[in-house]
Amino acid sequence: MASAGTSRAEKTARRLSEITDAAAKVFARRGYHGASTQDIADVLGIRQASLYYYFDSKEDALEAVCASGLEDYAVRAQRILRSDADASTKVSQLVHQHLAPMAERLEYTQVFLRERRFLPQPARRRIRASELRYERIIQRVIQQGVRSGEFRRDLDARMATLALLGLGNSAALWIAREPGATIEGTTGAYAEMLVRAFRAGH
Amino acid sequence: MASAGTSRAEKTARRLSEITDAAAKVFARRGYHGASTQDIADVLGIRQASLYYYFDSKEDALEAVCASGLEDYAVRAQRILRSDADASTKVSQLVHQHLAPMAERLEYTQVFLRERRFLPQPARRRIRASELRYERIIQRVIQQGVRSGEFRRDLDARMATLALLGLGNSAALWIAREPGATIEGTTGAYAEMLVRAFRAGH
DNA sequence: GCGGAATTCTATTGTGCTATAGAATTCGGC
DNA sequence: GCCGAATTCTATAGCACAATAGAATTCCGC
Repeated sequence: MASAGTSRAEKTARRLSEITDAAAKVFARRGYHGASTQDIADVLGIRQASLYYYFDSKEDALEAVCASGLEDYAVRAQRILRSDADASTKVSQLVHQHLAPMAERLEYTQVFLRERRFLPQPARRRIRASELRYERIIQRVIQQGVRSGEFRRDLDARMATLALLGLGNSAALWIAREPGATIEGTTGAYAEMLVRAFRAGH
Repeated sequence: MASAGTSRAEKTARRLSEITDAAAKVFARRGYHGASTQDIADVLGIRQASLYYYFDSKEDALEAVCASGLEDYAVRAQRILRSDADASTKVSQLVHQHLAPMAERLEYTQVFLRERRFLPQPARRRIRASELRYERIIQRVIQQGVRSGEFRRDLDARMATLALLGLGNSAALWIAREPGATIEGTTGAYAEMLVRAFRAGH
């Protein structure tokens, strides 16, 4: 049984992520302001005050969820940007890696999308900075495609970036209630649409 | 000065819409649960309790804002569906009429998109029904395009509908903070992208 | 300019929420 | 099996909020 470690530090980290999971779940369902710290405690089966051992405030918990929701997006996008695939492939990969986390971590994505605006200014700036890094990488992929002639010359890169993100993010908001939909199906359909939308007409 | 009427009923109606405007503004900025009835009263310069002359509850005010935010979408979409333009033109028109209200009534749209889920069940069902009517009309426009051969045969109409709505709605969430963007520019760019995404390759 | 309806006000009730303080308990590492 | 750190607990302070009751005021229509 040489599974996950059980050292002091590891156990602590694992417990912290359980707490954060619970916060994500509750914030996703009821919204940040609609959720009480009591609700989070109920999910965990502990007392409300015990949460304050992990977070200094409810706002801190929200930042943890939002930051975790954004984790790795920029890094993985960077890897795609640097690869030598053509622009259409890169766009498909971007869509894929954008939607993939929604399978297991949908609540984090939803909280990030809907509740980040309630963060206090400093936290909001931190999150926004990380978000912008991600957006700029996507934009550069699209600019590559335009410059290489693979995408339409009149394609506005900023607009295309917002379209890719807007489309991808919209999936997080309906995928749970759309009966037949799967992540893979949606990824394929959206990637196809975006590539056709961007590609030079012919 | 034969402008707007000043009859009793008209004045009452106008005041009610001022109250609703204030609620929309406050709900949009702070979120439904983050907004207090005091905040709404402050915008209007009246006392918090006075709001209850117009609404029985805070939830009632939210329903009024959401319902108003949805107003006319289905009717105008129906008009486009019934027209004899080709499918691409209809899609452009749908995008146009979807984004146009965001110029003057952005807060209503934002509240509808973000806060409708906090409505109590009966109100939520009413709003959702109206929403579904709109979605089905869009879907029928796309199906027309597929059947006529103007759109790709393998285009999933439901997916395309969700893409159009998701893309259109996403604009409501960034347009206020995107410096150079205009409604017209966004409408044009998004309509172009969607038509290219839907149209049969050639 | 009077009557009555429409509108706003004052005052208050009860509830729920975040956060703090400090005590009690659990548990891993030696 | 003991020590100390990690974790959870009890108890409570203090504030903000939605909503109600009923009085006071404003204002349209005649």
